Amino acid sequence: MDAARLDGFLADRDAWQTTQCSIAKAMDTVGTRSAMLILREAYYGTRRFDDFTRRVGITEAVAAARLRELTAEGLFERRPYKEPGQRTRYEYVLTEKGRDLLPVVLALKQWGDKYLQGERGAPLGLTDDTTGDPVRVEVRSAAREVPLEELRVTPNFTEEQARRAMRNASANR
Amino acid sequence: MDAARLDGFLADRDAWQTTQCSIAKAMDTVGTRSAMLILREAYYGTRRFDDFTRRVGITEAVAAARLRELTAEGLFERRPYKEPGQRTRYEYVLTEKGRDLLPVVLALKQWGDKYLQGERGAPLGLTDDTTGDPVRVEVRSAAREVPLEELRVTPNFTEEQARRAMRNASANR
DNA sequence: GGCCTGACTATGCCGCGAGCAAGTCACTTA
DNA sequence: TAAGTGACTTGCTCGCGGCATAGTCAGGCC
Repeated sequence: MDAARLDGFLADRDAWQTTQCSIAKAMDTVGTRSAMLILREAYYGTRRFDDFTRRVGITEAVAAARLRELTAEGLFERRPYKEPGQRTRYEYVLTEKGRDLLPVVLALKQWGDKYLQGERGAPLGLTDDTTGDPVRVEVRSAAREVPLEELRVTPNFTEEQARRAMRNASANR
Repeated sequence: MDAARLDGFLADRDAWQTTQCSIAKAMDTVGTRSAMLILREAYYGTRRFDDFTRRVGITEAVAAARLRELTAEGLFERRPYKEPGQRTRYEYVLTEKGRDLLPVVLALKQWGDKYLQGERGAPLGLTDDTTGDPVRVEVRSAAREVPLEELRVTPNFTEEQARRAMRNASANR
């Protein structure tokens, strides 16, 4: 089987359902194109409103909405700053929560580079600035990169909780 | 600065624009909630139409549309199979292109586990089935995990190409 | 006092993702 | 031959992401 290995009662895929799936929750909070691209810009060092709109190539309305949401969610911090001879303005600075999405964004880039650029190849390369080595996003344990087939999925909940969740899910229909 | 380091002419963020951004392209192809969750199910071993709809918790219409798109994009292969006493049916099997999205999906899971589950914590854990060690998604070079601040971004195109792309982009307005 | 600029907000529109409900179609089984 | 089943399709509505255009608002500059 070309898939992960499911531990214990997880193996019976009809006996449980992920009602609290982190992937679904994550997609609900940052699953839009504009959110990902705003994060990309932030990783490149962008902090100001109109730099985001211009460099991402979205309208001001969309940038304002997205920055408001991402700030409310705690991925950005709205911080006042003042340049001499300018009035106080606000910049959007990445928090740890925002910075922690880096693997997601770079994994998307890595996949797009490989499959969606045709002959052209990746427009931008990434290297470790300290060692000069190329940088990749990897699914790995301490010792090595782990292929899908050797990935074990274990529950952090009991079979009983899973059954209860199933019943609730079907009751909600 | 709390950001990646931009190489050479990339440092002037107003002198270039990513018209071919892999992240944007990737979001355009697999940037929906349902696509990510269908991939999650595929990683858990699901292959059949109604298993996808039931386990992801989406309608048949959405499942059909998404599987059609993902198959057209080459993330799934539609393969006939026949169980004894059943007519021929089709199953959706991950291709390499589909499997290569694993880092994206697991990076989303990792982030959601950390920030969106509250007290509860991650519903599912991941381990290396061969060594038993915990599994994480990392941005890394050969020797080590690379933090954002030590990530160097280099162009795979010339400054002249960047300028031309900029002119085209502004001309299109 | 009027102009400019950066940072938004407001309004109107379109298209798509998603849900619900019902229908279709090719078989298999009783 | 009729009923059942798995795998879809069709038709509808809703809501949201995104674009475009226009307006607002605070403060510095001349």
